[in-house]
Amino acid sequence: MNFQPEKLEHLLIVDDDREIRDLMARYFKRHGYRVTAVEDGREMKRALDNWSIDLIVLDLMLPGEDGLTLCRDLRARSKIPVIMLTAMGEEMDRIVGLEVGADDYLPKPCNPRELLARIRAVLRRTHEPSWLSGDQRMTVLRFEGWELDTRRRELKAPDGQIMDMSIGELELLSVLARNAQRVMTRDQILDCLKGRWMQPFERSVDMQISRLRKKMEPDATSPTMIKTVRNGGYVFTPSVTVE
Amino acid sequence: MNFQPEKLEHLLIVDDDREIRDLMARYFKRHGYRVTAVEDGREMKRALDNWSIDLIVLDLMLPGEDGLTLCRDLRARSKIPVIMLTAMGEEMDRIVGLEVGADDYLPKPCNPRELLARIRAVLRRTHEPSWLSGDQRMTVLRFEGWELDTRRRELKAPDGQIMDMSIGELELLSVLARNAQRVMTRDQILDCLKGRWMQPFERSVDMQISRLRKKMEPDATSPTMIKTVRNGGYVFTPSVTVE
DNA sequence: CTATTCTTGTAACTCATTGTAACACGGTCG
DNA sequence: CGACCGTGTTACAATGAGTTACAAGAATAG
Repeated sequence: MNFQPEKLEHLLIVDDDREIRDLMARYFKRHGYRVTAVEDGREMKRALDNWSIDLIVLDLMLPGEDGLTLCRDLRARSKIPVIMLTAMGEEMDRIVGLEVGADDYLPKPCNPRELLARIRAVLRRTHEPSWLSGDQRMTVLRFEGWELDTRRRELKAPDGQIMDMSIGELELLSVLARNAQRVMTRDQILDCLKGRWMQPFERSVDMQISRLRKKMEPDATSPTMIKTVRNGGYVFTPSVTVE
Repeated sequence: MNFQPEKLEHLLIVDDDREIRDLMARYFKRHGYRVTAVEDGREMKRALDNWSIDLIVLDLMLPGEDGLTLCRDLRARSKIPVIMLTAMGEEMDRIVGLEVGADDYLPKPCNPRELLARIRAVLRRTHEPSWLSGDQRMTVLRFEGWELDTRRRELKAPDGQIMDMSIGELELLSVLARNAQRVMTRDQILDCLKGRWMQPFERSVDMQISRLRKKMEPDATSPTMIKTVRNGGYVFTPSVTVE
């Protein structure tokens, strides 16, 4: 449900080829989008801090940090949809691209019209309130008095105490929080953590869940926030989650 | 009507080539999905009427009604995500496919692994957190002082105590409460629980009912809320039910 | 560069849930 | 009154989940 006033969707293009960048920017502007075009990962990050971006078109080959890495990092802390472009038409790259969390993939050179169609398809599915896709806001997740700062990697308890967490616990909690109220299978959880976490087999999720609960749930026998669904997976059920 | 999150995601494959169909079905089943495979549009519609489908893999070339038309019709009345497959590698077809409302497109023959990755990607962005779009009303059921929160999976007794319940008991109670004052056969109950519960044979309902009553009915010999109808099934008869 | 500590995958064990069978109870119909 | 049928209940086994323990690997300190 979207209560926002009509607004232009803001695309961020990341590509080192200036010509292509400008071409795409003009094309999408003509089709009613707000567009920002930058040339590398550093500028991308700056843009994300300054704007509320709705979708990123990301070239795989970039000077400095490469597209795959950028995409993975991005996915770790926000749900902003990403469409990857690459000159290498290898099948493996496509798969890796998708597994790293991209929402779609296109080989270069690509027809702007097709890219536009895919952008629309992705946006149609992605439309979510800005507090999810928002840059700054996504780094801090709040629920029932808890505060998870994914950038500083800190978890603050309701009593203000800052807890010591391992990367794994933190990532898992962030995935759960981002999918609150939804039953997630172990498989889905692993899927979300792919790249941020070695991906072994399903029982390690149980383990990590157990470790998380030990830190967060006062009464281990009846968890309040992280519930188990037999044969299903886990649900994160804080009373309120926002921002 | 079903408002609860599905445990297994249910894929519907529509392809006229029996071999491919079976191959895909097996592959996805192995990866934890529930799969139904049919060969044309007619069967597809029947399947949609009988099951709660989460995603459709749709071949463009079909006997009878063609994939594009089916997809457009589908999109007109539901949001079920669709991934289109086609043997013709024409670029135009890809674009048309996306414009017609498909969520993704893949040329045939396609690598099952890639298809799986795309299915996951689409499902990931399709399943929005249910508290955003979902019907808030149905999540908390109230009756005679009891409160059943299906989302948080908790049952609160009239005295305010939160009871410890297994998922099975909870699901059963939720089905009963949603059909209050109506006699439900064991068959119907099992039907409602399909997918959310192992679906064995009818006596397990009796068992679960018994376990439920033990928790909810103060006097086991004369149940107040869950009544038995001989040769009929069970009725849930709270004095007042509010959603 | 090595030692120590922290993290996390894996296995083994325990506990909880639930399907299934067996039996008990009670009403119904001949 | 007695055999039968449907339901309630007890008991048990199978499966899944929680947890403890440990070892391998990564990170950190010295």
